Amino acid sequence: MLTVTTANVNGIRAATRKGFASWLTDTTADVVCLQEVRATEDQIPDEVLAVDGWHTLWAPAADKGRAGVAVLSRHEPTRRQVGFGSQEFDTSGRYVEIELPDVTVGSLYLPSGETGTERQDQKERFMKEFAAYLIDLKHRNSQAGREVVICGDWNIAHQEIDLKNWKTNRKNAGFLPEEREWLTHLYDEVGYVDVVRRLHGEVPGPYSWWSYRGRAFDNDAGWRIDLHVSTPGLAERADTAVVERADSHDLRWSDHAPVTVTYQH
Amino acid sequence: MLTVTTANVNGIRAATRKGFASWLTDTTADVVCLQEVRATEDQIPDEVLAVDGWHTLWAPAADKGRAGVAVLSRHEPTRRQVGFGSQEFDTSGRYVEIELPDVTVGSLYLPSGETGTERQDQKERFMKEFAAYLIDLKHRNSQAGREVVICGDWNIAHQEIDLKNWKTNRKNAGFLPEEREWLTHLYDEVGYVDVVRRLHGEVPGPYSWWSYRGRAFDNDAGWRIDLHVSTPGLAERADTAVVERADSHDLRWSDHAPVTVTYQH
DNA sequence: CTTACGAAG
DNA sequence: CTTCGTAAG
Repeated sequence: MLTVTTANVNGIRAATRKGFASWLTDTTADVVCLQEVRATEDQIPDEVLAVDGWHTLWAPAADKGRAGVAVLSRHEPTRRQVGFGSQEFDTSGRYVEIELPDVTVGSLYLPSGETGTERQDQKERFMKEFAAYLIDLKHRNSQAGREVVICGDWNIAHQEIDLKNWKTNRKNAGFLPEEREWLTHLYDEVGYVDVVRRLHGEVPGPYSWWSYRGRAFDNDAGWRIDLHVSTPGLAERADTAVVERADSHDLRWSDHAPVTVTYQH
Repeated sequence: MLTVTTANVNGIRAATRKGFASWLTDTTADVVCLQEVRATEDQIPDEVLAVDGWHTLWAPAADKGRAGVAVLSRHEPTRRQVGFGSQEFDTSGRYVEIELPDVTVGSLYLPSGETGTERQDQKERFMKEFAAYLIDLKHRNSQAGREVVICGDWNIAHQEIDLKNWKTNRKNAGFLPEEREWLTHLYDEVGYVDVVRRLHGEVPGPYSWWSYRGRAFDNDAGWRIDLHVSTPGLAERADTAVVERADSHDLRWSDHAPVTVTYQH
């Protein structure tokens, strides 16, 4: 059995001030993928940098205070990788990967983009390069008889059921037709599986991100953009998915909620 | 009787979040001089921008988020003035002045400086120009039979009794020999009076500013830099000076404390 | 609305 | 240590 959690912490220093460290102490997950760490190792609070019982791999962005991903694992990884072989993105704190004995786990923070800007162009360049990487990754692991799961903040809601206000967001970054089609391609043609959607059924939610603006959280005006994207063999083993929507504002340490999946065997 | 308070609010927006508005509601002062407002009128919370029963004069800096002074008066001023006729400093949010029937009140935020830098040069240029203004102001008002008081954050501690750690600050901006001599000149030669010092006696304090760094407030490692500098006739009428050191951290809305003087007649 | 950086105090 | 502006989300 393997339990994997993905959580965009939106600044691990702010999150730690608000209770992230005790969440980490309490979790029963075997692997935790983090995004938007927004700190270098020397800036990360000790209680989470060298957290007892975990092997950690941190990949900060070259650009201070931005992005940054990590993977924490109770078992020692057999391989560690920062980036995915991209000239442009490997120092941008957007991807790390570890190998465990029978599964490869990636932590992804896809650029959020902003419709009609240079940042949206960058997001699309990332999507193109990363899709090629995912195709190769699947082939390599398939030949080795291994499974793969890429967890993280994909910054794309796939279907109308993946965000509360889909009608008003059709022209906004995160729900653009080309972004949605990119995920469709990954699922239907490359053969990856959106694990939480499969477990939850084709009904709205479960959302994992609520903007800090307005009353998005209280109105549950959320988006499901924190995904577990796995190879079919691993997806078959998934039996539970939980989104830790902390209903008490006191328990919230990020604008995203942790998304946890348990894989049997 | 005239009660005048001077208070460096260190950002009126932050101060308002921390209780400045109720301090203003509760004060019995007739005139309140503010410094480091750090906001334009459209950014100032309504509850203090158009506070009931006060005539207000705001002078923001051209440079957003910096400096900014104001005078609030229960009586309608007979004249309002922004700046002191300085090409360099009149749009820097460092001086405003109002005339009441028998007294002129200025609110001053003197540049803080930083030893050995361009900002210290700027402070000294300000001091030079402002001293010339104060000499002229005194003459003009004296001829008109009027009194003058310039309240504000002068950013200079005059004597050793005006700051806790005078020994270690002899080479730091705010306690440099040339700055101290400038005040001495204003008092001994131009003829202005340091009202609070006169009332308090030649004993340490009362401090009105404690750095947010370290434990300055808890250790009372303060500076007396928020002054009432008046003409001798008005100084004669001063009978009480109070520094509102809010001992409960919950009541503190600035790193400076309000300094209030009551003038009789 | 919130994060982090940087300049200023 | 805190303010604010700024960029980013």
